[in-house]
Amino acid sequence: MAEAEGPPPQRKDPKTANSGDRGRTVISRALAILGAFTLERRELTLAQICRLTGLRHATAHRLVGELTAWGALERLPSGAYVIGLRLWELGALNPRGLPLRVLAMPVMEDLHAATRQHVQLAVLDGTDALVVERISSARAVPVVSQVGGRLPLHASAAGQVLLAHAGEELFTEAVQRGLARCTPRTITDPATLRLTLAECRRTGAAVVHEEMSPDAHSVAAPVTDSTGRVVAALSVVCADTRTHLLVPAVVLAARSISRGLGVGAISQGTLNVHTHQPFE
Amino acid sequence: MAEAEGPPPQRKDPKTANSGDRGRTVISRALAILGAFTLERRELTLAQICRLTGLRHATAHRLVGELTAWGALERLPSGAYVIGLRLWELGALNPRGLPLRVLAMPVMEDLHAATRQHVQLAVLDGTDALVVERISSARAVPVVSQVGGRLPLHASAAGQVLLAHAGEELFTEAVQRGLARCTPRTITDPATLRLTLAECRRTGAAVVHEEMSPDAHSVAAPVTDSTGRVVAALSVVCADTRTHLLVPAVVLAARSISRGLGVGAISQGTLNVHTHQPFE
DNA sequence: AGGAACATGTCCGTTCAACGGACATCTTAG
DNA sequence: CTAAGATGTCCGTTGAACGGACATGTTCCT
Repeated sequence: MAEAEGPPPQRKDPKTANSGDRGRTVISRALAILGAFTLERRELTLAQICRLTGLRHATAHRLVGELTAWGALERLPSGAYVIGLRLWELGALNPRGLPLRVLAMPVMEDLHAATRQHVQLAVLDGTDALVVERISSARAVPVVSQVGGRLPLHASAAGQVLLAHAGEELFTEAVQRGLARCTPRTITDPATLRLTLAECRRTGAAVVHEEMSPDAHSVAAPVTDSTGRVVAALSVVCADTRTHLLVPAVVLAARSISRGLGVGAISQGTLNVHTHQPFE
Repeated sequence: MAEAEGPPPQRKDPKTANSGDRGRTVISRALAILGAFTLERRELTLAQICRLTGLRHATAHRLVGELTAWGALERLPSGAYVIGLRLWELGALNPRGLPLRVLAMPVMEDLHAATRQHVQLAVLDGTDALVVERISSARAVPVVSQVGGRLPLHASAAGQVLLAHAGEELFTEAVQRGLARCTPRTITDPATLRLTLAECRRTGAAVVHEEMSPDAHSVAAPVTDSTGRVVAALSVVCADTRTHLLVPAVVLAARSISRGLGVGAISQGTLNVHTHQPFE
């Protein structure tokens, strides 16, 4: 270790310097950089990236440079970084992203025209519902969600639909993560939630009153592919407590999208992915 | 080089084995894998990825596994890979992707309602126009482009608008790449193109007749941010030769979006990125 | 103005993660 | 049944990645 004459350069002990970093791959670090960007943190400086990922300046600098050169990141005049257009382009290739959206959009427009309320399309990702598309009107309730945003599975109508038609293991996983209380009316008891999901399966729709945010009432229905598997949930959010009146319209629209998926340009099984289960 | 006793394990000479691979980084390989996915190739098997990227099985296998574990790729039941939902989510953070889209969407809807024709929003990316959003009607001309797709700068109305308001260096770069002839009416002469672009700047709109595909006529107008920089092009495509009648409507709509960008939630300079220029 | 604190960018020697050849297994085709 | 191809796994070698150190630029306080 070049211990020629005493400790002239006085290197820090490598063991303490990189305590938990051993074994991490370059890719995991690069992905950690990308993962540092969220809806709340769309722009990050190099220093912020270092803090969020725990990487050293030099390392982050090099990786960020490579990512930027390729177009995965872009640099603002201010010097901060944002996700690059190249990644947007790539993301558009995901079958549950854009292709699903293209099929659903006309129907969502019709539903929006008929109800004049927020219309959302969400898919299952991990233990959240991911909003893939939404049409909102200035006239409707201000609502927190947005495209690319996430909804809790237990406290949103779309989430309940997705959870109701997923396997038992997702239910237990969701319960283990904790049924966070969003409002006084949020279902935080696993047994009650299970009953609610059963009711959702029986009726073919979920109706939720102020379980996620006050003054927001929503209805959701499942969208299925040609094999009958639930691939998405269509929901309407409004301020009216008589949301149950919208059930037929939402179910109708969801089935209309499902019919499109059956004959659609999307190949068999494309929407039916093994999420996050690489090998073994 | 372990030349102990003859050639028992008979390794191939490393120099011939990896001829041009020296110096490539892990990240460049991982990005090459992601880059192998295109609109035409949305699903790839491991073997296809190897062929497209030139990587060895073992390497590609490991990298793909890591990307899949993180969610950058997903695995279909068939065993093929597609771009993962996690990348879609990340891509949605790009300021010229979703945020621009959110502001533009209502106006595009209005323009679509008024014209009943395809409405497109495109941004500049490299030497192409990238379609960020579109609203199409079954009644309108069948048209090749799609969200996430690309249009040539010289042969589309949206492309001409973007090229007209970009720097001189982009013009020369586009000319060097070659003005590909799409139809008999495509402008392939640099001098003619320059005149067309000047006219586009003067009138504030581009009108294109069958320069990209037969029977497709289009009009485009620039969308600017608060600093006056052109960040996108709004276009209408139809089958009618009297497209010039739509010029006022398109210009109006484009200016309406521009006004939204001025006051919008998008921070100053966010849309004004240094594309693909990492450092120095 | 001085200088402390912080961010960004660059250099370079050490070392461990990545590479790729080889082999194993499984499926498909003839 | 063999051949061809795809996928998955193992392991020794080595060069790419790491991170400490330094240089420079910027901001903000005293």
